[in-house]
This record gives sequence, C-alpha cells and structure tokens, in this order.
Amino acid sequence: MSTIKDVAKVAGCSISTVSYALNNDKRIPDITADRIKKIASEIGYFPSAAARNLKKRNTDTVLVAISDFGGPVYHELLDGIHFQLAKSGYTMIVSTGISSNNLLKERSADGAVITDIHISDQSLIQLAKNFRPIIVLDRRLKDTNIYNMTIDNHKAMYCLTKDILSKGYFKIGYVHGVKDTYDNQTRYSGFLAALQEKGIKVFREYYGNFTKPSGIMIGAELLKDSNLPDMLVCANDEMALGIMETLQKNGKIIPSDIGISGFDDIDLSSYVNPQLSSIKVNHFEWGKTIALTLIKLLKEEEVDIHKQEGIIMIRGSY
Amino acid sequence: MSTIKDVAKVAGCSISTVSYALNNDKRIPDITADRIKKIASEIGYFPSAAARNLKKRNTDTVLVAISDFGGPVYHELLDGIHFQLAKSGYTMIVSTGISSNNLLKERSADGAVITDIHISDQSLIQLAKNFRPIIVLDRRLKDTNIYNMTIDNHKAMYCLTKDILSKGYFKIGYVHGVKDTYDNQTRYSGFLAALQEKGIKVFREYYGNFTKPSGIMIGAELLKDSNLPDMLVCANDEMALGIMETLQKNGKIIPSDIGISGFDDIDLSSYVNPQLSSIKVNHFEWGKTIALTLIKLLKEEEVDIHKQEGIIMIRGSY
DNA sequence: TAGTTAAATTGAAACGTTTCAATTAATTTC
DNA sequence: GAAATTAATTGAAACGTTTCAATTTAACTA
Repeated sequence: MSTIKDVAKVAGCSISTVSYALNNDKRIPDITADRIKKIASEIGYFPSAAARNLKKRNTDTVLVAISDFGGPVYHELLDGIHFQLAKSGYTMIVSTGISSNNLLKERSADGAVITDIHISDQSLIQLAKNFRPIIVLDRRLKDTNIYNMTIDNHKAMYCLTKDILSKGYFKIGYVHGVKDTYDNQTRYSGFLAALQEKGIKVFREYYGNFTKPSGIMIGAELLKDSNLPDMLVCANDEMALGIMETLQKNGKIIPSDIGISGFDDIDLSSYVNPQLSSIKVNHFEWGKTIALTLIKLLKEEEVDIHKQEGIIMIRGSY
Repeated sequence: MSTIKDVAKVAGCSISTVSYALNNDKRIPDITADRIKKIASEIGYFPSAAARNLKKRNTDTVLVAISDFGGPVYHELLDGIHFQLAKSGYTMIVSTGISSNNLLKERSADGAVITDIHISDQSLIQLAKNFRPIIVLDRRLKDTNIYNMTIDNHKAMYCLTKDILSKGYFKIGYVHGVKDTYDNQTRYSGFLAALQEKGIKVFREYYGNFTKPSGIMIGAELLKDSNLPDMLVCANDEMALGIMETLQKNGKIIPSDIGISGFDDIDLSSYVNPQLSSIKVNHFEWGKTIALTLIKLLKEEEVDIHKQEGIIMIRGSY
C-alpha cells in the first residue's frame, strides 16, 4: 500500500504539497499539481479513507439503513437517493440490522436516512445525539438531529376512499397493517376522514401485519363470513394481494362480488387479474428529494421538510 | 463527541487502560473493566471507526457492490450474506455505481463481494491489487485477491433441457441474454450440451438483454413468424415473462401452442398463468456460503471455492 | 539593486485510536 | 522481610491524512 509519503518521495517534494495538489488547492500551480497527480496514479496511490475521515472529522458518506433487502418498495427509493447523492459527490452505503447500528454509532457516515422498523425511537434519539442529521422515513419523530419525511398517507387514502364512495360502495371494510406504525395510523385516519364526511360507518375491520401471508389469513376469515363487505380497503398491496388470491381461489369474483384496493402500487399489483387499484409513489423522485434535503442539512442550510404526495392508480379491482 | 480521553479522565486512569478495558483485554481485571465500561456508556462514548481503522489497518467491514437495487434476484442473496457476516461479527455495507468505486479504492472495507456488471474486469484487477479479498459473482475472473463463486449454470440448464427433451419437444429455440456475460454463455452451453447429446440442432436463436422489454420485442418478432418453435428456452425469467405476456395477448396458448422456460425463478414466475418453469437458486443459503468463504479468506484460511447448484422448478409453462 | 509583494513550498501539530515496552504495585516465595 | 514473580497500569509512538503558520523562492517596483 502506497501512502502520500511515497508519492512525496517520488515527486521530490513535501507531503503537504502532495496533499494540496491532490485536493486541487489553488496554491499549487497546475503544472506541479498535474505532475504529482500523474505520479500518484502511476504508483497506484489512493488516499486512505480512515486517515482522511479521522483528520477531517467527516466522511462524505451517507448511510441508508433499511429493514431488510426484501421489501418491494425500497428499490427505486434507494436508486433515487443514490442518484442524487452521487451527483453531489457523496458516497452512499446501505445497511441492515446490527450493521446499521455499528455504522451509526461509530460515525462511519456524516448523515443517515433511516427506514428500519427494528431501530427503536429510543435508540435513535440516543444515537442521533452523537451523530449528524438523520432523516427518518417510517415514523413521526422529532428530536435533535432527527428530521422526518413521510408520504402523505392521510391525504392519499382520503382521496382514494372518496373515489370508492363515489362509485357507490357502502359496506366498506378496512384491513389494517401493523397496528401502531406511522403508515398504518395515517392511512387509516385518511380512510376514516372520507367515511365520516359522508356519515358512513366502517363496516368491519381486519388486522394483518402488512405481509401477504397475513392477507391470506384474512381472506380465509372472510370466506367464513355470510355477510361480506362489498369493498375492502387495505393498508398495503401485499395484504390486498393475499386476500385477493384467497378469495379468487374460492370462487369469489373481483370486483363484482367484492371490490378491493391497496397502497404502494408494488410491481405485482399490475400483473394480477384484475389489476389492483392502489396508491403509487414515485419513489425515485422521492429518493432524490430526500437526498437533496439531507445534503442541505449536512451543509447546515435551511430546509423545508415537505411530504410526498401519492398518486392514485385506479384499476380493475373495484 | 466524547473520546477515549474523556473516559480516561472520568475514570481517573490512562487512555491505554480504557482501551484495553473496552477491548476486553485480559490484562485488565474484570472489576476495573466493568467500571470503565459503565463510565463509557454513561458519557455516551463510542469509539471512532476512523481512528480505529487507521490504527488497526482494518475495518471489520465487508462491502457488497451491486449493479443497482432493482434486480429481483439480489434480495435474498444480500440478506443471506448479511446474516452470516453479522453472525461472525462483521459489518456489511452495500453500494452501487460510483460509490462502490470510492469505497473500494479508499479501503473502507476489508473485503468485498461484487456483482456489478458496470465494474470492468480491468479496473477490478487494478483495484484488487491494493485491496484484500474480492469475491466476484457475475463473471469468471482470476487474479491476485480475486476469487469467483458462481451458480452452476451449465449443469442446471443441461438438466432442464434434458427434461424438456424428454417431454418430446423438438423444435427448440433459445433466447439469449446479454451475449458475452458469464451467465449467458454458461447457460447456453448447458442447453447446447443437452441438445447435442440427443443429436438435435437448435431450431432458432433470439437475442435479448435479460430484461422484460427485450422479451416483449422478441415476442413481437415471434408473432410474425409462420413457423414457430414448439419450445423456447430463455436465459432468464424476465425475458421469458415478456415473451409470454406478448404471445398470450395475441392469442397464443402456453404451453399447448408453444412451451417456454426461464432461469432464476423470480417471484413473479409463480404468479403468472401458467406458472413459469424455471431454475431456482436458494439465494439465502448461497449468500451465507459466500460470506463464509469471504470470512475464511479474510482470516487467510484455506478455502475451497465451489459452485452453487440450481434447483429445477417444473411448472405449467411447458 | 535593495526592498516589497506575491507565489510556492514546507514543517509540524493534530485527529482518536491501538499496542509495544516500560514502569509501578501487589503478591508470592524462601 | 528482601528478592523474585506476577499483576496492573501507563507513556509514547504510530497509523495516514489535513491544514495552519512559517519559510523559502520568485517576481515586481521604484
């Protein structure tokens, strides 16, 4: 491993000159800077991140902590964040589980975007103290260094439900995701708001956990019921898809027997038959916005945190 | 930000004692070690990764570099790698694009797993010189510090094709992915081997690029053809799905008009109708194996690089 | 040409750890 | 109770950079 010292030796100059040259400091004339850069690349020198980070007390790196790599919603979001970050000269790393904790507390990044249900508010607040800006995507949380950016679930679900009501549905059931999550609560409240406006009561409520298997369970439960709702509003697509599959397998026709809607607009939702009505978020754009906000925060500029709007996708399922 | 110095001051001992205590060095008696640890946690001290990495000349971190976050095959692989790495006390970071390059050359990790088509063999060889072990997943490449671990494409495709032949298919077409990639070449060669064994010639070849849109194009091309193959072996699922969708939309019945098979067994493949026959790899297990191998490499232990077997999933599409 | 100013270069400290080698304290041995 | 052994603690160097402040060199001025 060659170090800056080796470069200096070959170039016959001091370490500081090499450092300045490599960092394009204007005090080094172009001609020498070029010569030094050439030598550096010839002997295969790359600065050590560890040394630079230690001295500069920053890393030019942003951490994105996610729950796991499996979720269908993340991909575009990550690509969007990375796109913007790279454009602005930052390096992005993504991690899960225990790795996220390690990276956070040992300050391996200058800032972070977090959407990991496994990190408690508690420990997040604790970590954020030592850390620099953290944007949380999956919860409402306000504290030193913590900012939240969320999808406007309430509004989107409110609009979707209004559309459903305008189609004449009346016996409307609601399928919950994990009860006390931000997503579940805000989606449910949007749903309720639309119903209340029309003076309609929820026909029945079901409780899942955002996964397809939980949808399948609920589907089975529904089949036993003689008095079915005519419409099922689900807190996300995965549950809706599980329910739909179960109902269809047992001879129910969607949407004539029962309508259904989801939230997230995952890929699969436009592959099933009928296609699932849902709420889509342009996650790539959303990712870019998040990254831009974090960058401002890192530069200690003023930011205006805004919510991302969902786009209602009405398809064949109701 | 509190440093080790602060801990030492509060504890009324030297920096070295704190360091030894925090690292569970047996020369510090338990009683003082516990006291020091308690103080450290009270004042919210966490060691700086930068300083530790610099001094120790390693990071206990593994980098996984991927092409982008969108590919349907990666998730389980990443989760598998992370599972094993975490279990062994390593931190895992994943990155794409330019970020991967930065992290690699500045030695922000001790080792890496790479499956990023955008990093050229050339630059990989260059980077690996300064680096520690790199496992590449998406190509055959042997050089200092570079090891490759791959799916046994040839064998899997050979077996699948034999099964197809045993069902009496005869006019068999092959759909290529990106021409000179490892996956394409080895899958194709397995396909050919099975045909040759029976003395059968390929009926026709088509050229895609592993994406669904390219499958759709090929589907359109096929529709113009009066003399269709009776079976289409595709280099991956995404193309197969694109072709299938296009053919079905235009009234062709699968598998009676034409059979089709894929490779990878992505989620979608068991959602379409008929379900797509494909080759599945247990990516979670595969990820664990990869991580285990890399860990051995990091410890400079002997490793035996082996190929991962594919599992043939025969479903309704032929 | 000497004096002044500007340009280019450099020495050295600092960032926060780890760890070697040395010192000090405590315990054992005879 | 002195010598020897072991246990506990510590000072200081080193890891590879960046950057301040100072020095050296070059370029102008009058």
